[in-house]
Amino acid sequence: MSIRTRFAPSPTGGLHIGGVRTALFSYLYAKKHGGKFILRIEDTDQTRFVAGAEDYINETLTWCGIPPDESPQIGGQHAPYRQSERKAHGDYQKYAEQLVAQGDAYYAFDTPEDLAALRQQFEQEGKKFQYDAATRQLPNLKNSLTLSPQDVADRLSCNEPAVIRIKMPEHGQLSFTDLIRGNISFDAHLTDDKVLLKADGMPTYHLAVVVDDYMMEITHAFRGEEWLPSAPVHIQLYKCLGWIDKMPQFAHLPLILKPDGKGKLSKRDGDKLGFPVYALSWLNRDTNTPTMGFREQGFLPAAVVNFLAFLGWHPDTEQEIFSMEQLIEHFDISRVNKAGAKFDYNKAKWFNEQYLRHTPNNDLATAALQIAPENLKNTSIAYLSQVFGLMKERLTFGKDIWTEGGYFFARPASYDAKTLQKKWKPELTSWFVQLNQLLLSESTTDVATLEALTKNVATEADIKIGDVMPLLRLALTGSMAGPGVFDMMAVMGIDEVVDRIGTMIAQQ
RNA sequence: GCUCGGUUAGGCAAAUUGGUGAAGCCGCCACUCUUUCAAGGUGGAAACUGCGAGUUCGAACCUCGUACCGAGUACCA
Repeated sequence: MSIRTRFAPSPTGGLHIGGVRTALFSYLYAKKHGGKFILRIEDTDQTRFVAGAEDYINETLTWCGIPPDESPQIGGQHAPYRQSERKAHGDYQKYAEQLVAQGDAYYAFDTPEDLAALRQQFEQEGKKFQYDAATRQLPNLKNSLTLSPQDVADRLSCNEPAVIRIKMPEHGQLSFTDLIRGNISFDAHLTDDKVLLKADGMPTYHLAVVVDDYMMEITHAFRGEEWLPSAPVHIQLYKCLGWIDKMPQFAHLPLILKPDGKGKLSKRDGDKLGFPVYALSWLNRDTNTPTMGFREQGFLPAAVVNFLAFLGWHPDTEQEIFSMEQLIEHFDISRVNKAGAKFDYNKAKWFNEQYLRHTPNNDLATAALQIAPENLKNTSIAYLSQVFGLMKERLTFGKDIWTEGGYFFARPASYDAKTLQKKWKPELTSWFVQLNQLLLSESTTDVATLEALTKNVATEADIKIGDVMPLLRLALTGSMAGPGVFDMMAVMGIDEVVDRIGTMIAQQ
């Protein structure tokens, strides 16, 4: 049987990095085994639906380089790929009613208000209300177990709002083998009678995943650890529907934790601590608040993927840098960790630095030019590429070129006072003038030649090169940081260099 | 509260079925390269494997207990 995995996000807003990691692992597993990776949109909650979120999800997958083989856009043999569309086909309704007919589920007419009141009442008595085997027969609950058949029929025929709840077994265990955690079992009567079909006719996640995974012939289901507690509901569903043989193998992925390790990483943590949590930036139209994404922060997609792959997974070698092809080759679900992984933004940046250094200068230049400051939009690709050649080893993000390498695009506004005070002597003025003349007459951009030439002038004037190099650097950049002086001279060009030197000595 | 999951240095984590001084990477410190800053190279500090028992010739790996952290406990996913 061929492997089929799926990523099934809800179109409710920006895509959390944890979701992307789930998608990545699903993709890697499918590709490693020559299978298919499917995108399914779980849009069953109409109250949380957000326009544009589905496009955003597609854009995210594309950017990350984990394209689905089947999706709402691409289509496939197992359409529809949106749950709202399958709902329109009546599939969920059909199976939910089948379960009621079999006695594995029942109608419940309790309104959300009824239940809220009941919960409050229980709470006052120091107890916790749960709709389950122990409570579903309570006389104050209105469901097809407590009401007479006639009453139920009447209520249904006048379209009284009703949900369908699963009837969890009163005895026994529900267990399964998780690909990552091994055997896990639950006391069936302890989990509640989850709603399967909502009053609006939409399925809840529980019914929808089971029906969809079955109909789409999903063989392996990867999801976050937060789903573990509801696994018994799904197992029970597979059993009652007679699909237990087709139940996918589950792998509950470890959570991605806040940097302090207390709790799931949330968008708010990113806002607070200053790092992205979404893959791509997202604009919340209701509140008009934008949230920064990894892409906009300047991350290379390959770096994000590599970083994510290591959040919870580790190869059996010491290799850290993996291309997508290598990840597919080496990924092994049995090597996924059980414990939650704390989000380490420093490590994310380190990955980006590694990838940045291996990206061709020309590509970096092209990308950087698109986000160039207004006054530098006309910078030539050729020049920018050369600048990257000197600068990329000291940058974290490509966009930093405009700030970190600012002196390549504008003359220094000031000179580091400390160095100036220590190194500048009035009698050096004539030496610099002489250097400038020589540079102009030679007009070379060969690094070795520039170096030899400069050192010669110094030797002839009986000046130690170390006394004059810092000043030369200052003239070019204004500060004591940056690439090699002669490398910079070569890139900036003789005329520019001579001008900068002239400007500096004129000010002393 | 209840159910389920987790617990190896500051972070990520390795140690295939119990067997050498508990890998490696990020971060940190130092040295080295360099006329600068990074990068690179070298070295270092840092874990009595949550804690306590037990089984064993031998346990990070097995058993029991205990502590702590997390997730879930919705007509949300």
